[in-house]
Amino acid sequence: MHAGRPLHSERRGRQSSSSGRYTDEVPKQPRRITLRDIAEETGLSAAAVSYALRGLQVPPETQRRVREVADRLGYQADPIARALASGRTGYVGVLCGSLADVWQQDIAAALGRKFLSVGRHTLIADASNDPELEATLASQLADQRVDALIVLPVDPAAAHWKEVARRTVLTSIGDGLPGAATAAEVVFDNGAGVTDALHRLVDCGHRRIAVMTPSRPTTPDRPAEAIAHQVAQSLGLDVTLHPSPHDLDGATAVARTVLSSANPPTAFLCLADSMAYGVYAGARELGLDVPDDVSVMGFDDHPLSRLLTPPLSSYRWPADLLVDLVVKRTVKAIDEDKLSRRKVLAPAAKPRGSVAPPRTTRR
Amino acid sequence: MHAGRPLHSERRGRQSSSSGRYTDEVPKQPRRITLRDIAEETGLSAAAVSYALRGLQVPPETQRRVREVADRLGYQADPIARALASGRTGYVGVLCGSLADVWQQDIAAALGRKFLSVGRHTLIADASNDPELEATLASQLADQRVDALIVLPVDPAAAHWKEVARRTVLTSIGDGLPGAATAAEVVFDNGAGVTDALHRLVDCGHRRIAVMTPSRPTTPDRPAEAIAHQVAQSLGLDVTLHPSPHDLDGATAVARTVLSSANPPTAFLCLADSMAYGVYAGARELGLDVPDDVSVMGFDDHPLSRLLTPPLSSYRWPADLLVDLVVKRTVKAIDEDKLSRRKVLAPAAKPRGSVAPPRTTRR
DNA sequence: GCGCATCACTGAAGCGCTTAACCCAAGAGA
DNA sequence: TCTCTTGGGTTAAGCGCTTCAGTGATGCGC
Repeated sequence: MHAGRPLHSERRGRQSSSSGRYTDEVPKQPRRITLRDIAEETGLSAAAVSYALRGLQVPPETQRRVREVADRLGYQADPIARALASGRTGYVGVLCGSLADVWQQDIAAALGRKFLSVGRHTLIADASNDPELEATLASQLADQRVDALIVLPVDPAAAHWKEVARRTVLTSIGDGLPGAATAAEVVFDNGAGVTDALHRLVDCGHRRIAVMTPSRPTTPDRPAEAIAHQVAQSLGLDVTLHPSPHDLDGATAVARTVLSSANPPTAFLCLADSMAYGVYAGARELGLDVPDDVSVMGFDDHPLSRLLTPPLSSYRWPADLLVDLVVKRTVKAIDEDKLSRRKVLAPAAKPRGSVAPPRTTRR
Repeated sequence: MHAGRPLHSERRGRQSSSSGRYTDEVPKQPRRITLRDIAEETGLSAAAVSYALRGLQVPPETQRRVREVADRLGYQADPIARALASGRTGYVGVLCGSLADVWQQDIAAALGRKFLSVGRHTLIADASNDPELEATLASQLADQRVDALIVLPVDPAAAHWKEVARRTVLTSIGDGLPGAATAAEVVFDNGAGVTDALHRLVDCGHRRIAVMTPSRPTTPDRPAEAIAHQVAQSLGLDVTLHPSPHDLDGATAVARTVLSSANPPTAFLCLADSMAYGVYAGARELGLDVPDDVSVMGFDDHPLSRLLTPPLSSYRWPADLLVDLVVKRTVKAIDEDKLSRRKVLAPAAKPRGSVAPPRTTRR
């Protein structure tokens, strides 16, 4: 490459006008405008241009001149080269526990929009509820040199988070990552939600309650599950935990199984609305009525949940606030190297028609 | 930088053992393993290692040796440096017309998974149904040096696609991009769907039909809308077009307005299920029954659509096939520079309970 | 036994940018 | 008047990889 086309010397030859090029080949890619082009045009050095464009080393007049030329030439800094030189890519990874979850889809989309508005692109990955895939993806994203990684963890207790936090700015949503040096954590007070939900169900007369959770049996120490157990104990309830995927078919299958078991629960508490949808579908398949035969409560309060018949009782997190906080704190960690304190969001109950007293005739 | 720390010469000094470093500062980032490290370890040149790791210039034994050392050292090629050197980033952009659309969310997620399985990361962007934002994002993604851009266009007729296609491999989903040299197009036969839908509604007795479309008034020449007009003409129908956002609140507002107009339609044909959800909500607000007071048909057949009461009539596209095709053809275009022919997908009607004859009492 | 093609690999240039270090002229302070 | 700054630059190194153009050793045909 160092002979065939004497790149620099050639370019040096004045303007970017179609000078002494092997002209008859049409350049499909119009050749990128580089710093050097602007440097030539303005008579400055490339470094000066680089500084000027970034507003450093502020000689206002020169800055204006450079910017003007840059605009005229349609200059766009090459993010790749910039990343290599500066060590920051401008990318933020978003690792979702399960993108089959409508709520996580919304959050991912909102994060994407918000980060874009501060000049950063997002790389979205989906762990599909699989802790191992999650580990792989996390390390893969870190290898991609993302400036930060936002994670909605499948397994918050996993060992690798510590390592990931060492490699990049790490922010968690939903659950905290104990032991890892996270830059920010915006976590849900799932405990409060679960407690409230179980009490409501109990007050309504339910005793046998199925809890659908995204967790694998290997992570029984997640806050939500642990608290479900505690509350169940203290109230003397018959609570069973059922790991479930977030997609409709998967959740429906779980619900179907649970509902057709020997002594089925009279109520479902789903740790994600997506799973509750599965309960609706499963119940319908079996000819059971919601809420008369089976009550359902969800978590996340996705907009579509209130569209169902009956509208789904759920718990809403302030999604806008959440996204705002996450982006703001993450950016702060990237730019100023400042970590933030953990922020806990409280759930707002949205009781709706999907909960009713259990039919006494049924058992 | 060229004085303080004589990078190369220092590294050259044998092993990567903690040689003569300013030791007492703990290296938080454990220093990346580079090609050079492997080169030293194996006694080869960096170039040789580069070739070996990529399976080029195949001396099987050396290759094994190199790979072994690489594994042991936990080498991971720096994608940024690779991108800068080779000119391909390994990123694929996905530009969605509107991520408020549940179906597009699913497609985006599926594309992400699929591309990941072939070693490429996706940058997802959301045009929020805004043609101008779409143009901005398209060019921004191209600037990011994505190897390819997958687009679910808001405005397929926009002029900038031609330019974008010149800059990167461009694939479109849904609508084709007339005039642009796309690498692949997987388009929907919306015409067939719309025609079929209108006929069904007519057969059912409907004459005043509202069509909800994602388009802005500025793009009246989209296939679907054009055909809606044609069919309406030929059947002598009273068809009105209503641009609508995909999010529930936005679509609900549109539906509410339409439904409370002087001479409301008896049926809605929505070019996306997400919009149909809005009709359900709007109708409910006004105390109207679906389907007795107003019939609704959707497009895309999102899984949740069959969960509604009544289940939404819709048209399904083979999403898996779609994603497969798009990824396969895009990768082919990137790697082998081969363009593919346009592929047209036919819709499969999924008639369900949301369509019924108009109530004759109402007018 | 000699020329020639392979093989296996090396050296160096280059991707387009950032950044540390240096440098010169002009204004300020003494 | 002379030194000290400071503003406004410049130079060059370097990011970690790819890739082109060699280059000695082999292997081979005849």
